[in-house]
Amino acid sequence: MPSKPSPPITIDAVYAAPGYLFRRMQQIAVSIFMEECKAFDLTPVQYAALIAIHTHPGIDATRLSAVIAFDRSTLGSVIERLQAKDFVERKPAPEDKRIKLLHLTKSGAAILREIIPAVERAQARMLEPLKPAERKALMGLMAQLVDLNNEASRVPLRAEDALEHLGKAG
Amino acid sequence: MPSKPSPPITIDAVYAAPGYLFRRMQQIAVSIFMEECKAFDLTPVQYAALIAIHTHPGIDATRLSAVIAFDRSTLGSVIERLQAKDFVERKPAPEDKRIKLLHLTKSGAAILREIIPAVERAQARMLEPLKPAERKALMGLMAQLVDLNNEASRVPLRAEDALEHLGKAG
DNA sequence: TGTAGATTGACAGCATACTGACAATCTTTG
DNA sequence: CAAAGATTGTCAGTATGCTGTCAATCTACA
Repeated sequence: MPSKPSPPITIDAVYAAPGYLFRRMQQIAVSIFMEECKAFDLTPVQYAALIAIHTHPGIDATRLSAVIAFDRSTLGSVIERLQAKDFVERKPAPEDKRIKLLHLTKSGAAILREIIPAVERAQARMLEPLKPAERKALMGLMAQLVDLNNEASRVPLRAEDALEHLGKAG
Repeated sequence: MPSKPSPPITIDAVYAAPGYLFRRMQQIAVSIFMEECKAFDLTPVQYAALIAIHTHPGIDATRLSAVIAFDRSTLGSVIERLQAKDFVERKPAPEDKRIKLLHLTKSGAAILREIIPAVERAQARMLEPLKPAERKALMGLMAQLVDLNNEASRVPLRAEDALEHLGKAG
């Protein structure tokens, strides 16, 4: 019996592949974000870091990397840049000399409040070409897929587990 | 009448946002690709470039950047690395001294044939957590969204337009 | 208690991604 | 034909994103 035919080696196969569509959409999403938020000079990652620090004041860098699913190595330089802009401050933890605790500065909290509407606009624009029902369906499937694939990429801790030490409500 | 309530400033809002889900899924997709293809030492972008050059032999760098939706500036170094591995060669175009034409070497064509099964496995793994009908729905929505958002990110030419000068069948 | 192992932040090194600029070259137009 | 404008590849600069390593420090166990 004949073996399964091997797929053709053409760029068209790439265009329909999940990996290509995810890369392209990420590219588009960043582009839209930067456009809507250009007045604030904040990247998507810097924004995520600010939000996470706002939600969990006094978090350390390792836990922050888990919370926003961001590489621990790169996070150092991200925090450095946020520190240089005076949006974040790093204080050594008294009970553990290795750890540096992260807090928003007044400026950091302020810019966060100001940028939110622009971010909302950006998020809406990404899905705008779809019909409302399709947006809902896509977001549902993406949330499901990301959750079920969570182990696939190197994130040391799940967000919830990372926060067990912080006495937080909700 | 009351104004629309402003959204809460918490990290949970980020987790449900399109931008976060796209970034996270891209992260996961690259991770799966690298895992399945680690024997070949090729990145997703390098793979896309090889496929595109295979489909369009003699393409130049600017058109290649349009075909794989990849930044023109970065593409130079990508090609350099492919050249260093002896997968691609660059020849000056006789009728236009600015242009360098791209071709696969024998090694390049060979590794492309060999890596295809691994790439297929990677692509399948990305969607594996979903049910078949859900995979189809997600890919349909993603293809639609990427297509309709195509103008949103800086890709100088649409792929089809970029290829008008190449006498190609199909 | 003392030491093996784990954790933390920092760093080196590589590979995307993007903006903006530039000289060399080609094309268009007066 | 000459000048204006467009195109091409390249570079500098910034910001992710990843692997791997390291010293300082903390924890757990013998």
